[in-house]
Amino acid sequence: MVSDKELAEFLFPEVKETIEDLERRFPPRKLPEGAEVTRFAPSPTGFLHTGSLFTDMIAYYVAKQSGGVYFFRLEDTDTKRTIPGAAGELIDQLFTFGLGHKEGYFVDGDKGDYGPYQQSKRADIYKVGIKYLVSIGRAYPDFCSSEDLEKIRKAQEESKVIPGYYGIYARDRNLSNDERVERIKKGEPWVIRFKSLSDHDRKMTFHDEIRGDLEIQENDIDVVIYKSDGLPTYHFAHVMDDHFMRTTLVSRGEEWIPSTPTHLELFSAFGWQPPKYAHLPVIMKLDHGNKRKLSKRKDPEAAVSYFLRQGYPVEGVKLYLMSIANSNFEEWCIENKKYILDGFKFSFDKMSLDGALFDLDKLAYFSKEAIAGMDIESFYGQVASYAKLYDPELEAKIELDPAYFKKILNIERDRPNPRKDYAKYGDILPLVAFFYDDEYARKKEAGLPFDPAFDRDFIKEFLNDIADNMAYGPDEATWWNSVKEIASRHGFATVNREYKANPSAFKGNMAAASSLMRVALTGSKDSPSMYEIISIMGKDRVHLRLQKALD
RNA sequence: GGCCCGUUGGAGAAGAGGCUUAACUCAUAUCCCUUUCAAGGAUACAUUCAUGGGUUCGAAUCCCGUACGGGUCACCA
Repeated sequence: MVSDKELAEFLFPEVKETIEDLERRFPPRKLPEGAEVTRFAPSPTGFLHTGSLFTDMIAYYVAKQSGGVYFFRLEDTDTKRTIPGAAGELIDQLFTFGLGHKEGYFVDGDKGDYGPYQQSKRADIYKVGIKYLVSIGRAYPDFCSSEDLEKIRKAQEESKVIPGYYGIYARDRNLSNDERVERIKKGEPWVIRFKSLSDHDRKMTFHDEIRGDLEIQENDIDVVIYKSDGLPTYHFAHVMDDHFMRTTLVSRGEEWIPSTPTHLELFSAFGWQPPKYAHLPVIMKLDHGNKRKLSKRKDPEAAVSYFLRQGYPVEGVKLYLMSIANSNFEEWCIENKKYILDGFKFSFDKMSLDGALFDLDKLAYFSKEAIAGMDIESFYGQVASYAKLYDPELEAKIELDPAYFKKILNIERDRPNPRKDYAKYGDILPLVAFFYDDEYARKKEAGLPFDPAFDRDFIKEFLNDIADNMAYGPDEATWWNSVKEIASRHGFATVNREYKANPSAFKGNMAAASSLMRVALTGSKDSPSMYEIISIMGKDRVHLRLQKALD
């Protein structure tokens, strides 16, 4: 008779380490009371998803706020789906969002004492756990092929019974160890399943940091914990890793709620204290009147790279995500008169339970606030690096004359209520293109939108007078007064009240007069403060544009 | 289909038996300010909290059913 212990030894003769050895190798972290150890643990199967960024941001802030640790673990046990290079990209994006880690996996090597932080490199560690579970009779080799499993599932479907590998359907659960050894010796492929002692008809409760106490049926399915490729499944890796990496709080998507009982049973089979769990709502999207998960295939905004490419400021995206996480965050921003994350106390119990609909309008709002809150140097820096990466046309304009561009960016920003017309860096160029002579020339060619109520000669005369005689400084009032004076000479009313009282006595009001100037200067009827535009463009360019507007 | 989670305006939500004629924010609309635009200021926008019943003097708030939405049932995470 082969004992469980002997079976374990037979299965994993190369494994010499024990659980106790691992406990010594990865001792509990020395952290102050209340400090949380959190982690971000993505799979390198594609680009960073907006929902993952959300989850990650919360893990990051929980650790930061509590004075704990936040680390990064690469969950690459699914070798078939792993995409080369994805991990590096993921990490780069995390860092550009200011959510970079100090401990964990890096492309050029791990940092930290609890590694390796890449699951595919932890096979030895997992085997220690698997061997232990086999040795105490809580795990066993299973010889079912995918066809066998399919047959079982079909039979279950026909008899309308819950599908899964459990109870009488767990075919190899009660094999004798002797038979197991024999079949393995014969070369039959096998996996290891966890032997669940739970009862499907019983309920268990566990506490969720967001949802409170959840009551769920126990899990009685014998899940696969060790795959035929020698790597563990998520369930097992989660338990081993978060135990030995000493994670105190696991934040993950709500899709994990149903498998939490399995994880808890695994923890208890080892006799370990499970971490706290926070199951986060998933970000949704409205599609033909139905909510659905943000999908990377259908929704561009599902990939974090979308925001980067569009030029949304990363702070704006984070602000928006935080407002979804804790809606009192907005009130906090308003109270503090600043839109920043630092200093806000995130809390799980302020979190709503169902998934928020992704709202681009609100993202734009927060992005405008984020941009308005930057000082000009960092704003300029952000725009410049955005241009470099994503917008060669913008980059060319910037390089033409960085100082000029910086002044343009700064229009009407140095004031209590700064201008907020950019939600993303991609919005900038179309709005400021007129500052550049080539773009202006293009507009001119297409025809400047002068008010047809005025004839050409009149406009020309007026503009010439303005060009030659207006004050080009030293302050806005002086300039404006001079403009008014000239306008008055040409029959415009300088006081709107007078114009309204007797419109036929005038050519128009100052709105009409300045519209002519604006069109000549910018090629468009709308623009920021004309005085600032003139100051930035400089006298020569302004003079030229006013004079040649009608040529 | 079983199980789990959820359901307050176009969106994010506050609300935890009487203080709610349902806060706040975004969006939208109108007005004000104004040399245009942006910004800013003001006002409007749920007679009602998915729905049906119940408990109660009193319910968005408690209980039950129904509907709807989402999630999950892999050698994927």
